[in-house]
Amino acid sequence: MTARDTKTPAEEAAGRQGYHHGGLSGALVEKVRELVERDGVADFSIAEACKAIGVSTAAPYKHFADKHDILRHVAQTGFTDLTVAMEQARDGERDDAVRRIAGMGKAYVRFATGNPETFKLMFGSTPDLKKDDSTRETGHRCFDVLIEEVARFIGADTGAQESRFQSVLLWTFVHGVASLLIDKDYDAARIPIDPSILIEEATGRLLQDGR
Amino acid sequence: MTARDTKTPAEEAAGRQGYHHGGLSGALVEKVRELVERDGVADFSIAEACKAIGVSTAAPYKHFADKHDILRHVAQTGFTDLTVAMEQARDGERDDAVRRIAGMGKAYVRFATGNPETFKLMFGSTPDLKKDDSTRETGHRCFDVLIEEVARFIGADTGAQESRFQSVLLWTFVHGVASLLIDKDYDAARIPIDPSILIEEATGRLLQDGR
DNA sequence: CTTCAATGTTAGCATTGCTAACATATGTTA
DNA sequence: TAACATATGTTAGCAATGCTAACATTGAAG
Repeated sequence: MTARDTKTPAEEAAGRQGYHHGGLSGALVEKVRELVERDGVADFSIAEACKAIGVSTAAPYKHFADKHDILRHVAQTGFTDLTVAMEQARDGERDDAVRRIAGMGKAYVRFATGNPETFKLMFGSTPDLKKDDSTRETGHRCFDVLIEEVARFIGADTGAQESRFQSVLLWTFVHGVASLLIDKDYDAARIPIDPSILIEEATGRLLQDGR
Repeated sequence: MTARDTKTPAEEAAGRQGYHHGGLSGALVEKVRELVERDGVADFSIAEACKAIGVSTAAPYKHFADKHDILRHVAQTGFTDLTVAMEQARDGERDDAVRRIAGMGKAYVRFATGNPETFKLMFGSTPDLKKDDSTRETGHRCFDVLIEEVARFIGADTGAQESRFQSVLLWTFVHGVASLLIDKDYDAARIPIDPSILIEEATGRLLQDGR
């Protein structure tokens, strides 16, 4: 009836005031991304995220359907971050076209190594994620940033199909670099790997036959 | 004292005769690989594997330290399978050196798409797996099959470092193809992707500057 | 002010990974 | 063959997790 003078255990832990959290859904996505990066997408628990935020473990289900649904939103934030990073790389280098494209590749890899678990989430084969139209479109826009640049490079006369094919070649390579770095698989090569050199070299070789 | 005339529930389920299973460790690795491919490495449970085999959920811990330990053995079987597949591809094509190398790449990708979850396990960043010497060496041998072939191609006069670098370029690309196919990410390109053409094209372009 | 939808809570269920304590089989040795 | 040690299985149970059901609190709209 009257104002509560006791806090729930959950509020106690978080130092929160009212019964309602307020921006729980946003705070949850943020905290989950943090925990996913710390523990890996396989080992993190939404229970821990709840404890950290200071709400009960049942609270998330008022905002998200299930665990995968939360992760989908985390992936979304990742895609927008990655797109921004690639656009910045494109706008940073304005002289040499090949270097510009290589720079975008480096930005892609830099994002991957800087946010490995989020990256895995974004490009992993979680079925929910692949089916979600919104998430898929965000991924498409990300790829388009590269496409546009490659199309500009190989010339307007060349068909759109051709520039898409070139872009796929480049993307494939850069994605390979990202994956092998994240998973620490380059050890098998037993030589020191400099991602930048790898990308520059491959960009040159893959593009040269394309125009 | 005397011979048991009743079966344990576990034996009942499996139609097994004696109290001991016999080759449990082998059967477990086999069944786990099967379940991992069916449910994904994240969602499979060793409990289900136990039920399928017909032993209690505690039995595996007489043979393996924990869940990761079982998965490590699954990854091992994957590496030997992959190595065999690549060697067969190498021995199949004996005329054109570039086509032979491309063929090994295709074998790599074919294994990946045919055993996607095992592949993820093998190249994923599970720390236990990376630390295990035995598993690491199996991975090295796998890469060496490619190295040898590239070294043969670019000539004995060229340094070993150089041929390793070339191999890394090729491996990176092929691994990118495998990853993007497995995770169904090529949709973002919105053109039909033929992995074979992708690999042939990239092998040619990546190798041509190398000799 | 009342009502009601939104957003929290507690309680509890099924599953899972793993451990502890105990049971049974196997094979070596006296 | 008898006895023992070891390997390999079992049952019981703990703690954590994802999720649901039923209930409580709040803020906003009528």
